[in-house]
Amino acid sequence: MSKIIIIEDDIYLREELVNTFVKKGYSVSSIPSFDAPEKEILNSAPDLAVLDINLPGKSGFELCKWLKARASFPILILTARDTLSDELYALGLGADDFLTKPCHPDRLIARAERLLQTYGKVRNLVQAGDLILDIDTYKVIWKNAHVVLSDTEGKILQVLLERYPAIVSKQDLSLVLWGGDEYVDENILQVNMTRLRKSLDVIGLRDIIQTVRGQGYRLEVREP
Amino acid sequence: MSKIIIIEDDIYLREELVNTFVKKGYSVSSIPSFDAPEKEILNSAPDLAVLDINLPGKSGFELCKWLKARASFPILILTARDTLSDELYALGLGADDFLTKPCHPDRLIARAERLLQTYGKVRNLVQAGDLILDIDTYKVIWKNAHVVLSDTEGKILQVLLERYPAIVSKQDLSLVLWGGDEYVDENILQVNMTRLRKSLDVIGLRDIIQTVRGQGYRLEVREP
DNA sequence: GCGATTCCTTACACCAACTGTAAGTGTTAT
DNA sequence: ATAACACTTACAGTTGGTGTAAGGAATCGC
Repeated sequence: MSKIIIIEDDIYLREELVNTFVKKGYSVSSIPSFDAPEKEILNSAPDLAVLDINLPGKSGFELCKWLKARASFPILILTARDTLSDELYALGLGADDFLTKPCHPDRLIARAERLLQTYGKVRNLVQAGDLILDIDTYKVIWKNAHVVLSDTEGKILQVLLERYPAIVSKQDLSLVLWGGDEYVDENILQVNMTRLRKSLDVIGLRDIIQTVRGQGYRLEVREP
Repeated sequence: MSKIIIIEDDIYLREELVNTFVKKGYSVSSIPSFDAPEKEILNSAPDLAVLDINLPGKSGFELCKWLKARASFPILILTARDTLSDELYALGLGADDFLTKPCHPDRLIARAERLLQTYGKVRNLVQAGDLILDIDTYKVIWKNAHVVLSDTEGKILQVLLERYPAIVSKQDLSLVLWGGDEYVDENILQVNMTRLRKSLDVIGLRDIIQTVRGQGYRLEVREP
Protein backbone atom coordinates (compact mmCIF):
# COMPACT_ATOMS: atom_id res chain seq x y z
CA MET A 1 0.00 0.00 0.00
CA SER A 2 1.07 3.57 -0.56
CA LYS A 3 3.27 5.41 1.88
CA ILE A 4 2.20 8.80 3.16
CA ILE A 5 4.14 11.26 5.25
CA ILE A 6 2.51 13.92 7.40
CA ILE A 7 4.36 17.14 8.06
CA GLU A 8 2.42 18.92 10.78
CA ASP A 9 3.70 20.40 14.02
CA ASP A 10 0.48 20.37 16.07
CA ILE A 11 0.79 17.02 17.78
CA TYR A 12 -2.93 16.39 18.20
CA LEU A 13 -3.84 17.21 14.66
CA ARG A 14 -0.88 15.15 13.52
CA GLU A 15 -2.12 12.08 15.33
CA GLU A 16 -5.59 12.62 13.95
CA LEU A 17 -4.28 12.81 10.40
CA VAL A 18 -2.14 9.75 10.87
CA ASN A 19 -5.14 7.84 12.16
CA THR A 20 -7.29 8.96 9.28
CA PHE A 21 -4.91 7.46 6.78
CA VAL A 22 -3.97 4.42 8.84
CA LYS A 23 -7.63 3.46 9.03
CA LYS A 24 -7.66 3.39 5.26
CA GLY A 25 -4.77 0.99 5.23
CA TYR A 26 -1.98 3.34 4.29
CA SER A 27 1.51 3.17 5.65
CA VAL A 28 1.86 6.51 7.39
CA SER A 29 4.79 8.28 8.97
CA SER A 30 5.27 11.72 10.41
CA ILE A 31 8.26 13.66 11.53
CA PRO A 32 8.70 14.36 15.23
CA SER A 33 11.30 17.10 14.94
CA PHE A 34 11.65 20.02 12.60
CA ASP A 35 15.40 20.42 12.64
CA ALA A 36 16.01 18.99 9.21
CA PRO A 37 12.62 18.08 7.78
CA GLU A 38 13.89 17.86 4.19
CA LYS A 39 16.17 14.98 4.97
CA GLU A 40 13.61 13.05 6.93
CA ILE A 41 11.04 13.44 4.20
CA LEU A 42 13.35 12.38 1.39
CA ASN A 43 14.67 9.47 3.40
CA SER A 44 11.21 8.10 4.01
CA ALA A 45 10.64 8.12 0.23
CA PRO A 46 6.89 8.63 0.46
CA ASP A 47 4.31 8.33 -2.30
CA LEU A 48 2.58 11.46 -1.01
CA ALA A 49 3.33 14.26 1.44
CA VAL A 50 0.67 16.11 3.41
CA LEU A 51 2.18 19.42 4.33
CA ASP A 52 1.21 22.17 6.75
CA ILE A 53 2.27 25.75 6.05
CA ASN A 54 2.89 27.16 9.50
CA LEU A 55 5.81 25.16 10.76
CA PRO A 56 8.64 25.86 13.16
CA GLY A 57 11.76 26.77 11.19
CA LYS A 58 11.36 26.51 7.46
CA SER A 59 7.83 27.31 6.32
CA GLY A 60 5.72 24.85 4.41
CA PHE A 61 6.04 27.04 1.34
CA GLU A 62 9.81 26.82 1.39
CA LEU A 63 9.66 23.11 2.04
CA CYS A 64 7.25 22.62 -0.82
CA LYS A 65 9.47 24.48 -3.23
CA TRP A 66 12.55 22.62 -2.07
CA LEU A 67 10.92 19.22 -2.36
CA LYS A 68 9.35 19.93 -5.73
CA ALA A 69 12.73 20.77 -7.16
CA ARG A 70 14.10 17.43 -6.10
CA ALA A 71 11.48 14.79 -5.47
CA SER A 72 8.78 13.31 -7.61
CA PHE A 73 5.96 12.56 -5.19
CA PRO A 74 2.86 14.75 -4.98
CA ILE A 75 2.44 17.32 -2.24
CA LEU A 76 -0.89 18.14 -0.68
CA ILE A 77 -0.98 21.36 1.30
CA LEU A 78 -3.29 21.32 4.30
CA THR A 79 -3.42 24.58 6.19
CA ALA A 80 -5.54 26.90 8.26
CA ARG A 81 -4.52 29.80 6.05
CA ASP A 82 -7.46 30.00 3.74
CA THR A 83 -6.80 33.07 1.62
CA LEU A 84 -6.83 32.87 -2.12
CA SER A 85 -3.36 34.32 -2.33
CA ASP A 86 -1.98 31.53 -0.16
CA GLU A 87 -3.59 28.99 -2.42
CA LEU A 88 -2.28 30.65 -5.56
CA TYR A 89 1.17 30.88 -4.08
CA ALA A 90 1.20 27.23 -3.08
CA LEU A 91 -0.01 26.06 -6.47
CA GLY A 92 2.54 28.29 -8.10
CA LEU A 93 5.26 26.56 -6.11
CA GLY A 94 4.17 23.26 -7.55
CA ALA A 95 1.87 22.00 -4.80
CA ASP A 96 -0.54 19.44 -6.17
CA ASP A 97 -3.54 20.32 -4.07
CA PHE A 98 -4.50 22.86 -1.45
CA LEU A 99 -7.03 22.14 1.29
CA THR A 100 -7.97 24.29 4.26
CA LYS A 101 -8.51 23.20 7.83
CA PRO A 102 -10.84 22.10 9.08
CA CYS A 103 -11.15 19.51 6.37
CA HIS A 104 -13.54 16.59 6.32
CA PRO A 105 -11.53 13.36 6.49
CA ASP A 106 -13.40 11.93 3.53
CA ARG A 107 -12.46 14.90 1.40
CA LEU A 108 -8.84 14.65 2.45
CA ILE A 109 -8.77 10.95 1.69
CA ALA A 110 -10.44 11.42 -1.68
CA ARG A 111 -8.06 14.20 -2.70
CA ALA A 112 -5.05 12.25 -1.50
CA GLU A 113 -6.14 9.13 -3.38
CA ARG A 114 -6.68 11.18 -6.51
CA LEU A 115 -3.09 12.35 -6.33
CA LEU A 116 -1.76 8.90 -5.62
CA GLN A 117 -3.63 7.59 -8.62
CA THR A 118 -2.45 10.32 -10.96
CA TYR A 119 1.14 9.97 -9.87
CA GLY A 120 0.86 6.22 -9.87
CA LYS A 121 0.50 6.44 -13.62
CA VAL A 122 3.82 8.12 -13.86
CA ARG A 123 5.62 6.05 -11.33
CA ASN A 124 9.34 5.70 -11.50
CA LEU A 125 10.08 9.27 -12.39
CA VAL A 126 13.10 11.06 -11.04
CA GLN A 127 13.13 14.78 -11.36
CA ALA A 128 15.12 17.88 -10.59
CA GLY A 129 13.54 21.18 -11.40
CA ASP A 130 11.91 20.98 -14.81
CA LEU A 131 13.89 17.94 -15.83
CA ILE A 132 12.21 14.55 -15.61
CA LEU A 133 13.57 11.08 -16.18
CA ASP A 134 11.55 7.91 -16.50
CA ILE A 135 13.86 5.30 -15.04
CA ASP A 136 12.03 2.41 -16.70
CA THR A 137 12.59 3.65 -20.21
CA TYR A 138 15.13 6.42 -19.73
CA LYS A 139 12.90 8.91 -21.43
CA VAL A 140 13.97 12.43 -20.58
CA ILE A 141 11.37 15.17 -20.61
CA TRP A 142 12.25 18.84 -20.54
CA LYS A 143 9.97 21.72 -21.45
CA ASN A 144 8.10 20.52 -24.51
CA ALA A 145 10.71 18.12 -25.75
CA HIS A 146 11.75 14.60 -24.94
CA VAL A 147 14.33 12.05 -25.94
CA VAL A 148 14.87 8.40 -25.09
CA LEU A 149 18.34 7.53 -23.89
CA SER A 150 20.18 4.27 -24.19
CA ASP A 151 20.71 2.11 -21.16
CA THR A 152 24.12 3.35 -20.13
CA GLU A 153 23.36 6.99 -20.75
CA GLY A 154 20.13 6.69 -18.80
CA LYS A 155 21.83 5.13 -15.80
CA ILE A 156 24.38 7.91 -15.67
CA LEU A 157 21.70 10.57 -15.75
CA GLN A 158 19.72 8.71 -13.14
CA VAL A 159 22.63 8.72 -10.71
CA LEU A 160 23.26 12.39 -11.32
CA LEU A 161 19.60 13.17 -10.76
CA GLU A 162 19.30 11.10 -7.61
CA ARG A 163 22.24 12.89 -6.02
CA TYR A 164 21.36 16.30 -7.39
CA PRO A 165 22.58 18.89 -6.66
CA ALA A 166 25.66 17.16 -5.25
CA ILE A 167 28.80 16.31 -7.17
CA VAL A 168 29.14 12.66 -8.06
CA SER A 169 32.64 11.26 -8.34
CA LYS A 170 33.75 9.26 -11.35
CA GLN A 171 34.44 6.38 -9.05
CA ASP A 172 30.89 6.39 -7.72
CA LEU A 173 29.50 6.47 -11.21
CA SER A 174 31.71 3.58 -12.28
CA LEU A 175 30.64 1.65 -9.22
CA VAL A 176 26.97 2.01 -9.99
CA LEU A 177 27.36 1.34 -13.67
CA TRP A 178 29.85 -1.50 -13.81
CA GLY A 179 29.79 -2.99 -10.35
CA GLY A 180 32.22 -2.44 -7.62
CA ASP A 181 35.07 -4.82 -7.18
CA GLU A 182 37.49 -4.42 -10.01
CA TYR A 183 39.25 -1.45 -11.36
CA VAL A 184 37.47 0.04 -14.32
CA ASP A 185 39.02 2.28 -16.89
CA GLU A 186 37.54 5.68 -16.47
CA ASN A 187 37.75 6.27 -20.19
CA ILE A 188 34.58 4.31 -20.82
CA LEU A 189 32.77 6.66 -18.46
CA GLN A 190 34.03 9.65 -20.40
CA VAL A 191 32.95 8.11 -23.66
CA ASN A 192 29.47 7.55 -22.37
CA MET A 193 29.42 11.01 -20.85
CA THR A 194 30.09 12.43 -24.29
CA ARG A 195 27.29 10.33 -25.71
CA LEU A 196 24.90 11.42 -22.99
CA ARG A 197 25.73 15.07 -23.50
CA LYS A 198 25.17 14.74 -27.21
CA SER A 199 21.81 13.06 -26.66
CA LEU A 200 20.69 15.73 -24.23
CA ASP A 201 21.85 18.43 -26.58
CA VAL A 202 19.21 17.29 -29.04
CA ILE A 203 16.45 18.63 -26.81
CA GLY A 204 18.28 21.79 -25.86
CA LEU A 205 19.82 20.56 -22.64
CA ARG A 206 23.28 21.73 -23.48
CA ASP A 207 25.74 22.15 -20.62
CA ILE A 208 23.43 20.59 -18.09
CA ILE A 209 26.21 18.27 -16.98
CA GLN A 210 29.08 20.15 -15.45
CA THR A 211 32.53 18.73 -15.04
CA VAL A 212 34.17 19.50 -11.71
CA ARG A 213 37.81 18.95 -12.37
CA GLY A 214 39.34 16.37 -10.11
CA GLN A 215 36.05 15.66 -8.35
CA GLY A 216 33.46 14.38 -10.78
CA TYR A 217 30.26 15.58 -12.39
CA ARG A 218 27.15 17.40 -11.28
CA LEU A 219 23.89 18.56 -12.79
CA GLU A 220 23.13 22.21 -13.29
CA VAL A 221 19.36 22.57 -13.60
CA ARG A 222 17.83 25.98 -13.72
CA GLU A 223 15.09 26.16 -11.10
CA PRO A 224 11.50 26.57 -12.30
CA MET B 1 -0.15 26.95 -26.10
CA SER B 2 -2.41 24.45 -24.45
CA LYS B 3 -5.87 23.71 -25.72
CA ILE B 4 -8.79 23.85 -23.32
CA ILE B 5 -12.38 22.83 -23.90
CA ILE B 6 -15.29 24.19 -21.87
CA ILE B 7 -18.36 22.02 -21.41
CA GLU B 8 -21.00 24.29 -19.92
CA ASP B 9 -24.59 24.83 -21.09
CA ASP B 10 -25.22 28.27 -19.58
CA ILE B 11 -24.24 30.49 -22.47
CA TYR B 12 -23.22 33.51 -20.40
CA LEU B 13 -21.08 31.59 -18.00
CA ARG B 14 -19.58 29.74 -20.93
CA GLU B 15 -18.48 32.95 -22.61
CA GLU B 16 -17.07 34.19 -19.35
CA LEU B 17 -15.04 31.05 -18.89
CA VAL B 18 -13.81 31.15 -22.46
CA ASN B 19 -12.71 34.73 -22.00
CA THR B 20 -10.94 33.96 -18.77
CA PHE B 21 -8.75 31.40 -20.47
CA VAL B 22 -8.36 33.28 -23.74
CA LYS B 23 -6.98 36.26 -21.86
CA LYS B 24 -4.28 33.98 -20.51
CA GLY B 25 -3.33 32.99 -24.02
CA TYR B 26 -4.92 29.57 -24.17
CA SER B 27 -6.59 28.13 -27.22
CA VAL B 28 -10.13 27.62 -26.01
CA SER B 29 -13.12 25.90 -27.53
CA SER B 30 -16.57 25.07 -26.25
CA ILE B 31 -19.38 22.96 -27.55
CA PRO B 32 -22.56 24.67 -28.74
CA SER B 33 -24.80 21.63 -28.79
CA PHE B 34 -25.20 18.75 -26.40
CA ASP B 35 -26.41 16.09 -28.79
CA ALA B 36 -23.15 14.15 -28.87
CA PRO B 37 -20.74 15.90 -26.53
CA GLU B 38 -18.39 12.91 -26.29
CA LYS B 39 -17.53 13.03 -29.96
CA GLU B 40 -17.00 16.75 -30.05
CA ILE B 41 -14.74 16.65 -27.04
CA LEU B 42 -12.63 13.78 -28.32
CA ASN B 43 -12.37 15.33 -31.77
CA SER B 44 -11.05 18.58 -30.39
CA ALA B 45 -8.29 16.62 -28.63
CA PRO B 46 -7.89 19.07 -25.74
CA ASP B 47 -5.15 19.23 -23.14
CA LEU B 48 -7.74 19.93 -20.45
CA ALA B 49 -11.53 19.80 -20.12
CA VAL B 50 -13.52 22.04 -17.81
CA LEU B 51 -16.77 20.27 -17.16
CA ASP B 52 -20.07 21.29 -15.65
CA ILE B 53 -22.25 18.69 -13.93
CA ASN B 54 -25.78 19.83 -14.72
CA LEU B 55 -25.99 19.46 -18.45
CA PRO B 56 -28.82 18.75 -20.88
CA GLY B 57 -28.77 15.09 -21.80
CA LYS B 58 -25.89 13.15 -20.33
CA SER B 59 -24.79 14.48 -16.95
CA GLY B 60 -21.29 15.73 -16.31
CA PHE B 61 -20.71 12.72 -14.10
CA GLU B 62 -21.49 10.30 -16.90
CA LEU B 63 -19.41 12.31 -19.31
CA CYS B 64 -16.49 12.36 -16.91
CA LYS B 65 -16.59 8.62 -16.45
CA TRP B 66 -16.88 8.01 -20.18
CA LEU B 67 -14.01 10.32 -21.04
CA LYS B 68 -11.75 9.01 -18.31
CA ALA B 69 -12.09 5.50 -19.66
CA ARG B 70 -10.93 6.60 -23.08
CA ALA B 71 -8.99 9.82 -23.09
CA SER B 72 -5.86 10.91 -21.32
CA PHE B 73 -6.35 14.62 -20.66
CA PRO B 74 -7.25 15.93 -17.20
CA ILE B 75 -10.80 16.88 -16.31
CA LEU B 76 -11.66 19.75 -14.00
CA ILE B 77 -15.19 19.73 -12.66
CA LEU B 78 -16.73 23.16 -12.14
CA THR B 79 -20.21 23.08 -10.72
CA ALA B 80 -22.74 24.83 -8.53
CA ARG B 81 -23.40 21.59 -6.68
CA ASP B 82 -21.21 22.07 -3.66
CA THR B 83 -21.95 19.08 -1.47
CA LEU B 84 -19.16 16.86 -0.23
CA SER B 85 -20.82 13.81 -1.70
CA ASP B 86 -20.79 15.37 -5.16
CA GLU B 87 -17.12 16.08 -4.79
CA LEU B 88 -16.33 12.59 -3.57
CA TYR B 89 -18.35 11.07 -6.37
CA ALA B 90 -16.61 13.17 -9.01
CA LEU B 91 -13.15 12.37 -7.67
CA GLY B 92 -14.11 8.73 -7.52
CA LEU B 93 -14.99 8.84 -11.19
CA GLY B 94 -11.52 10.03 -11.96
CA ALA B 95 -12.04 13.79 -12.09
CA ASP B 96 -8.77 15.60 -11.50
CA ASP B 97 -10.12 18.56 -9.60
CA PHE B 98 -13.44 19.79 -8.29
CA LEU B 99 -14.28 23.48 -7.94
CA THR B 100 -17.58 25.08 -7.02
CA LYS B 101 -19.24 28.08 -8.58
CA PRO B 102 -18.83 30.88 -8.08
CA CYS B 103 -15.10 30.44 -8.48
CA HIS B 104 -12.55 33.21 -8.59
CA PRO B 105 -10.96 33.30 -12.07
CA ASP B 106 -7.49 33.29 -10.56
CA ARG B 107 -8.22 30.14 -8.63
CA LEU B 108 -9.65 28.46 -11.72
CA ILE B 109 -6.63 29.44 -13.77
CA ALA B 110 -4.20 28.29 -11.10
CA ARG B 111 -5.92 24.94 -10.71
CA ALA B 112 -6.15 24.45 -14.45
CA GLU B 113 -2.51 25.28 -14.93
CA ARG B 114 -1.49 22.86 -12.23
CA LEU B 115 -3.31 20.08 -14.06
CA LEU B 116 -1.78 21.05 -17.37
CA GLN B 117 1.63 20.98 -15.77
CA THR B 118 1.15 17.62 -14.10
CA TYR B 119 -0.20 16.01 -17.24
CA GLY B 120 2.35 17.77 -19.37
CA LYS B 121 4.95 15.69 -17.63
CA VAL B 122 3.32 12.57 -18.85
CA ARG B 123 2.49 13.71 -22.31
CA ASN B 124 2.00 11.19 -25.04
CA LEU B 125 0.04 8.71 -23.04
CA VAL B 126 -2.78 6.74 -24.55
CA GLN B 127 -5.11 5.02 -22.20
CA ALA B 128 -8.20 2.90 -21.99
CA GLY B 129 -9.56 2.19 -18.57
CA ASP B 130 -6.70 1.27 -16.29
CA LEU B 131 -4.33 0.51 -19.13
CA ILE B 132 -1.80 3.16 -20.10
CA LEU B 133 0.67 3.26 -22.94
CA ASP B 134 3.50 5.73 -23.35
CA ILE B 135 3.77 6.08 -27.09
CA ASP B 136 7.30 7.49 -26.94
CA THR B 137 8.77 4.46 -25.26
CA TYR B 138 5.99 1.92 -25.51
CA LYS B 139 5.96 1.41 -21.80
CA VAL B 140 2.72 -0.22 -20.73
CA ILE B 141 1.45 0.43 -17.24
CA TRP B 142 -1.30 -1.61 -15.64
CA LYS B 143 -2.14 -1.77 -11.97
CA ASN B 144 1.22 -1.88 -10.24
CA ALA B 145 3.15 -3.46 -13.05
CA HIS B 146 4.76 -2.26 -16.19
CA VAL B 147 6.62 -3.58 -19.19
CA VAL B 148 8.42 -1.97 -22.09
CA LEU B 149 7.43 -3.25 -25.50
CA SER B 150 9.48 -3.37 -28.63
CA ASP B 151 8.73 -0.99 -31.47
CA THR B 152 6.44 -3.19 -33.50
CA GLU B 153 4.54 -4.54 -30.52
CA GLY B 154 4.08 -1.03 -29.21
CA LYS B 155 2.69 0.28 -32.46
CA ILE B 156 0.16 -2.50 -32.62
CA LEU B 157 -1.03 -1.81 -29.10
CA GLN B 158 -1.16 1.90 -29.84
CA VAL B 159 -3.48 1.40 -32.78
CA LEU B 160 -5.71 -0.91 -30.78
CA LEU B 161 -5.85 1.61 -27.94
CA GLU B 162 -6.56 4.58 -30.18
CA ARG B 163 -9.52 2.82 -31.74
CA TYR B 164 -10.70 1.21 -28.55
CA PRO B 165 -13.26 -0.23 -28.14
CA ALA B 166 -13.71 -0.78 -31.88
CA ILE B 167 -12.48 -3.74 -33.85
CA VAL B 168 -9.40 -3.04 -35.96
CA SER B 169 -9.01 -5.04 -39.17
CA LYS B 170 -5.78 -6.80 -39.99
CA GLN B 171 -5.54 -4.71 -43.11
CA ASP B 172 -5.71 -1.48 -41.13
CA LEU B 173 -3.03 -2.69 -38.78
CA SER B 174 -0.79 -3.69 -41.66
CA LEU B 175 -1.36 -0.31 -43.23
CA VAL B 176 -0.30 1.58 -40.15
CA LEU B 177 2.65 -0.67 -39.42
CA TRP B 178 4.16 -1.31 -42.81
CA GLY B 179 2.80 1.45 -45.01
CA GLY B 180 -0.01 1.26 -47.42
CA ASP B 181 0.72 0.55 -51.00
CA GLU B 182 1.88 -2.96 -51.41
CA TYR B 183 0.43 -6.22 -50.32
CA VAL B 184 1.85 -7.43 -47.06
CA ASP B 185 1.78 -10.95 -45.79
CA GLU B 186 -0.53 -11.09 -42.85
CA ASN B 187 1.58 -13.72 -41.22
CA ILE B 188 4.04 -11.16 -39.94
CA LEU B 189 1.17 -9.43 -38.18
CA GLN B 190 0.18 -12.66 -36.51
CA VAL B 191 3.74 -13.30 -35.43
CA ASN B 192 3.95 -9.90 -33.83
CA MET B 193 0.54 -10.35 -32.29
CA THR B 194 1.81 -13.47 -30.60
CA ARG B 195 4.85 -11.60 -29.36
CA LEU B 196 2.72 -8.74 -28.07
CA ARG B 197 0.40 -11.09 -26.25
CA LYS B 198 3.33 -12.83 -24.66
CA SER B 199 4.82 -9.52 -23.54
CA LEU B 200 1.53 -8.35 -22.04
CA ASP B 201 1.07 -11.69 -20.33
CA VAL B 202 4.14 -10.93 -18.23
CA ILE B 203 2.26 -8.22 -16.34
CA GLY B 204 -0.96 -10.17 -16.08
CA LEU B 205 -2.69 -8.76 -19.11
CA ARG B 206 -3.64 -12.12 -20.50
CA ASP B 207 -6.45 -12.23 -23.05
CA ILE B 208 -6.66 -8.46 -23.34
CA ILE B 209 -6.42 -8.74 -27.12
CA GLN B 210 -9.38 -10.53 -28.57
CA THR B 211 -9.45 -12.08 -32.00
CA VAL B 212 -12.63 -11.47 -33.96
CA ARG B 213 -12.56 -14.14 -36.57
CA GLY B 214 -12.72 -12.77 -40.08
CA GLN B 215 -12.74 -9.16 -38.88
CA GLY B 216 -9.62 -8.34 -36.91
CA TYR B 217 -8.66 -7.62 -33.32
CA ARG B 218 -10.00 -5.56 -30.47
CA LEU B 219 -9.04 -4.72 -26.91
CA GLU B 220 -11.01 -5.98 -23.97
CA VAL B 221 -10.23 -3.75 -21.01
CA ARG B 222 -12.16 -4.16 -17.81
CA GLU B 223 -13.47 -0.76 -16.74
CA PRO B 224 -12.10 0.72 -13.53
C1' DG C 1 -17.38 -35.84 -38.86
C1' DC C 2 -14.43 -33.87 -42.42
C1' DG C 3 -12.24 -30.65 -45.31
C1' DA C 4 -11.21 -25.85 -45.77
C1' DT C 5 -10.26 -21.63 -43.94
C1' DT C 6 -8.44 -18.84 -40.56
C1' DC C 7 -5.45 -18.15 -36.96
C1' DC C 8 -1.38 -19.31 -33.88
C1' DT C 9 3.31 -20.77 -32.71
C1' DT C 10 8.17 -21.87 -33.14
C1' DA C 11 12.74 -21.81 -35.25
C1' DC C 12 16.08 -19.40 -37.85
C1' DA C 13 18.86 -15.83 -40.01
C1' DC C 14 19.60 -10.95 -41.01
C1' DC C 15 20.29 -6.24 -39.43
C1' DA C 16 20.70 -2.12 -36.64
C1' DA C 17 21.72 -0.16 -32.26
C1' DC C 18 24.41 -0.22 -28.17
C1' DT C 19 28.60 -1.00 -25.92
C1' DG C 20 33.52 -1.09 -24.74
C1' DT C 21 38.38 -0.66 -26.62
C1' DA C 22 41.84 1.97 -28.35
C1' DA C 23 44.15 5.88 -29.76
C1' DG C 24 44.63 10.60 -30.38
C1' DT C 25 43.25 15.58 -29.34
C1' DG C 26 42.07 19.34 -26.29
C1' DT C 27 42.19 21.82 -21.76
C1' DT C 28 43.68 23.26 -17.17
C1' DA C 29 46.76 23.95 -13.27
C1' DT C 30 51.23 24.73 -11.50
C1' DA D 1 56.19 24.31 -20.53
C1' DT D 2 54.73 20.24 -18.82
C1' DA D 3 51.99 16.91 -16.58
C1' DA D 4 47.54 15.60 -15.29
C1' DC D 5 43.06 15.46 -16.48
C1' DA D 6 39.24 15.54 -19.65
C1' DC D 7 37.13 15.00 -24.30
C1' DT D 8 36.31 13.04 -28.88
C1' DT D 9 36.31 9.86 -32.77
C1' DA D 10 36.69 5.44 -35.08
C1' DC D 11 36.14 0.61 -34.91
C1' DA D 12 34.49 -4.12 -33.89
C1' DG D 13 31.85 -7.51 -30.98
C1' DT D 14 27.46 -8.48 -29.03
C1' DT D 15 22.59 -8.28 -28.38
C1' DG D 16 17.92 -7.65 -29.17
C1' DG D 17 14.44 -6.81 -32.60
C1' DT D 18 12.54 -8.07 -37.03
C1' DG D 19 10.75 -10.69 -40.99
C1' DT D 20 10.63 -15.34 -43.37
C1' DA D 21 9.22 -19.83 -43.47
C1' DA D 22 6.92 -23.85 -42.19
C1' DG D 23 4.01 -26.54 -39.53
C1' DG D 24 0.34 -26.99 -35.82
C1' DA D 25 -4.24 -25.75 -33.73
C1' DA D 26 -8.87 -23.93 -33.75
C1' DT D 27 -13.14 -22.86 -36.00
C1' DC D 28 -16.61 -22.76 -39.66
C1' DG D 29 -19.63 -24.75 -43.23
C1' DC D 30 -21.37 -28.73 -45.15
